Amino acid sequence: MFAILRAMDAKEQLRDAAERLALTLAQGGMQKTTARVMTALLYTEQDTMTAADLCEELSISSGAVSTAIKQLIPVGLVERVPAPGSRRDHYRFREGAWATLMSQQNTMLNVMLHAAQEGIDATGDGTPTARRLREMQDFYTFMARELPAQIESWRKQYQG
Amino acid sequence: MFAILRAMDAKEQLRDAAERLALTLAQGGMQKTTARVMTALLYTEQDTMTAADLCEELSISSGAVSTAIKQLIPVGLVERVPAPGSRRDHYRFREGAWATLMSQQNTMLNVMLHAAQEGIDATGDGTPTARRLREMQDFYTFMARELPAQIESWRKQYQG
DNA sequence: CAGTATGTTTACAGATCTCTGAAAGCTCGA
DNA sequence: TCGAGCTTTCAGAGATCTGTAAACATACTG
Repeated sequence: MFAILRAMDAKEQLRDAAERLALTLAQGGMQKTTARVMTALLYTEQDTMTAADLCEELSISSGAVSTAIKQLIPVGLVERVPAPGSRRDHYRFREGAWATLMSQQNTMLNVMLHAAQEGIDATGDGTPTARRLREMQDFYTFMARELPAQIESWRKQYQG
Repeated sequence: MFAILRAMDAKEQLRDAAERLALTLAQGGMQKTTARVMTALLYTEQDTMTAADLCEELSISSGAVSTAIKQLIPVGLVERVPAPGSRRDHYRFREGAWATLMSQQNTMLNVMLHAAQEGIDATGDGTPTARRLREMQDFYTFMARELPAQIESWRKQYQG
C-alpha cells in the first residue's frame, strides 16, 4: 500500500540527475535536446547506447537524436563506436570529454582577444574605450595562456 | 564620386566590432539583446551611456534596454552610475567585468561537481557509469580549485 | 542483387521566446 | 504634494527555433 513511498531506485535517480544536468547545460547555452542526449549517454548504466535506445529513453524522434549526435560528435563529447554484430550505430560518452569541453572555451578566449584588438585599433589612446579594451586584452591574454596549461596539467595528473 | 569607397571611420569600426562580438556572445548562450547592450557599453567612446543612448544606438525599444540592463547588473558586468545633474540613469561597463564573467563559470563548475556526486551516489562501483562520473568529478574538482586561483592571480597582477 | 534495417535530411507545425508599444510606477525638484 | 521626466512592467505580435513525420540515402544480409 505504501509502495509508492519507496525511495527512488538507482535507475530513476540517474535518469533524474541526467535530466537536471541537461537543464542546467541548456541554460548555459547548449541546445536542450543535445544536452539531454549527452547526459543520457553520461548517466546510462550501459557502456554505449544506440540511437534507438536514446529515442526510447528520452521519448524523442530519431531525427532529433540524429541532429543532437551531429552536434556532439564534432566537438568531441561523444563518439560513434563500431558495433560488431549489430547493424545499429552505438554511441558513447567520450573519455576526456570534460577537458575537451573546457578547451572549447579556449576558442572563445581567442575570439575575445581578437575583439579587443580590433577595438584598440579603432580608437585613440587615452579614451575610456581604450582603457576598457586594454583591460579586456590583458585579461584574455592571461587566460588564453593559463587555461590550456591548466587543462594539460589535469590531463597529466589524471592519466599519470 | 568614389567617396563610398573610403575606409570606415573609427566610429563605424567600433560599432561593427561591437555587433560582431555581440553575435559571438549570443552564440555562446547570452541573450542577443543583452549581448548587444553589453558590447555597446564596451565599445562606446563615451564613459557612460543612458538608456536613451542605448535605444538610439541599437535601434531598440526602452523596454528591451530595461530588460537587458536588468540581466547585466546582477551579474556584475554593468553598473548604474549616479548622474549628478541628469535625471537619467547612466550605465557603465564595469571595471573587472571580464574577471567577473569568468568567475560565473565557477558556479557552473560547482554544479557539475554536484551533478557528478549525485550520479556516483546512485550507481555501483565498477560500472562504466561510475568510471565516467569519477573522471567528471576529478576534472571539476581540479578546475573548481584552480580557476578561481588563476583569476585572483590575474587581478593581483593587473592591479599591482 | 534485391530486400530490409537503419540513419539522415527536409518541410512543416507547434511551441517558445523576445521585442514592441502603451500604460503604470518611481523619483526628484519645485 | 504635485508634476515632469524616466524607467519598468505587461500583454500581445512577430520572429525564431526545434521536433516530428515522412521521404530519402546508405549499408548489411541472404
